Amino acid sequence: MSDGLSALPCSFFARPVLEVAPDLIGCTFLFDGVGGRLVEVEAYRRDDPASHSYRGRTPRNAVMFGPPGRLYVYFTMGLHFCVNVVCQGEGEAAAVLLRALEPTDGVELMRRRRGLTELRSLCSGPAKLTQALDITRADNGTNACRPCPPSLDGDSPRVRFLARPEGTTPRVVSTPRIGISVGTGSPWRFVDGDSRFLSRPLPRPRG
DNA sequence: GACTTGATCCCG
DNA sequence: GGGATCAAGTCC
Repeated sequence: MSDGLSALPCSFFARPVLEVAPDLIGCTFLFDGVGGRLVEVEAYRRDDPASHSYRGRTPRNAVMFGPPGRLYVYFTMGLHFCVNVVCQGEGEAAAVLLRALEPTDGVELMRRRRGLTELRSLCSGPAKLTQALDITRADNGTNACRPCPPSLDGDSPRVRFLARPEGTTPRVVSTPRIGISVGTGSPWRFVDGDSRFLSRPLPRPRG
């Protein structure tokens, strides 16, 4: 469970996306109190042909061009949603795609929404994750980081990123990203190399 | 390999 | 404006 973990501040996301992405592994992501420990993410940048922001701002990707710490939710393949968190500075249009997490909070609700019981299948893919957490188009642009400064804390936000438990450091491994046809040479998928909750297992180490 | 829908592109 | 294209995926 996520009790006692501290919320990530906005400044966490206002850094180069290739630093934020691996740092998110092992952090907890909650939407309306439902979620778990992030085990797989991908980084996308504006100078990256695989990124939605590569060809400039459009109505669809506008949130990517906004300030860091907001959710960018997009609709894809006719029936799925995927969720990112915007990084770097406003206008830089970088984001981290949340691809998989280890369910820890609200597991029964996730099972009901997914129509499955097996823990490993609840959030082991970007569209599975949004279905389990009930993230949709309506949540595009939602602020996801702790209000800065903390004195501005108002209504409890629906979205929370929580820091890794103190003293824990996952074994982060980078691999090529999944499901893209360009930019395949950039190893900007980051996973917890010891997790059983990935969308795909790591390639077996060559020996 | 099929499915499903909407954003984007390119032509006009 | 309108039709063609194809998508950061999932399940059988």
